[in-house]
Amino acid sequence: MQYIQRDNCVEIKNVTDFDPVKIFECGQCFRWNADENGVYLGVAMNRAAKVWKTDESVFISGTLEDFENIWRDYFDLDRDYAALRSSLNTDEYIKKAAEFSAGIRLLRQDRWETLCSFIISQCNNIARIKRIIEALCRSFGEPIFFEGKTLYSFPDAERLAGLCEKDLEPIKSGYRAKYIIEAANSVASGKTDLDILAAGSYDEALRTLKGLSGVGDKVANCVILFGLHMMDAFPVDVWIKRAIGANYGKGFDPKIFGDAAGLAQQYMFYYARSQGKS
DNA sequence: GCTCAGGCAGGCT
DNA sequence: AGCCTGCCTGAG
Repeated sequence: MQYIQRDNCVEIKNVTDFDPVKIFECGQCFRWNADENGVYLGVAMNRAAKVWKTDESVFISGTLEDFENIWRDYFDLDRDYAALRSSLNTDEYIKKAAEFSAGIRLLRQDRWETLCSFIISQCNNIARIKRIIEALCRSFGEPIFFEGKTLYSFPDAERLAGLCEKDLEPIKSGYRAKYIIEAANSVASGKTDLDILAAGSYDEALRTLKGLSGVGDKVANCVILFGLHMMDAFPVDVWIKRAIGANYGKGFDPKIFGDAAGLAQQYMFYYARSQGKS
């Protein structure tokens, strides 16, 4: 990978496995949206940015400093996804899913944002998940002025701690409101320390996260994979359940995918959903 | 009206 | 362990 400063953006050359559409639409994040030209605008890590791709390069708006301090890590640019992808060749289905989904990377997202977002995701469709999260940010986040628009950061746990369910009524998160507040209280007080969990073991993280109400196996594994960035987490939702049923059967164990199990899950999810939606 | 959408908790067997 | 039901809200 090489990168150079351009006008108001950084150009990344020679980057493999970076497809903005797949990265942002594979279900791991909720705050990036494409305009009519396929340019993605999003807010992450308290910053707004645009991301787009040409045949040659990937472009990320902003300064070289932001690229090196924020986006390089956020987009996990120092990991060789092409190598991981080609290691997923143990059966025909995962080979096909990996090939179809080439270009996905697992974002290194803010831990609290990931926990809160996936609590909201439960039993909800993606459009509504996004709507609720935007309303949450608009109501409680900090404004970010970007190219004439006002965007909002994701509110930190301290900001939401101490709220009551009524305070969250405007965002229409329904019965999830009490889960959001409980999680915010737990994180803000330090009772749940996501940084410590990230440095510890998968089992410890799973046990601790599931101790929060509104966090079960699926949400906890999403947080571990997308927020704590442990690649062996393997969230099982309805799509993955269907894919497993159709291709592996009852004794399925994600360990067959080795260290790249979490990436395999994203490939399967993206592939299964693209088949199912059409 | 009805069912379903990227689950979870609580209560049951 | 596994099965059931209710849960906020909105789209089809």
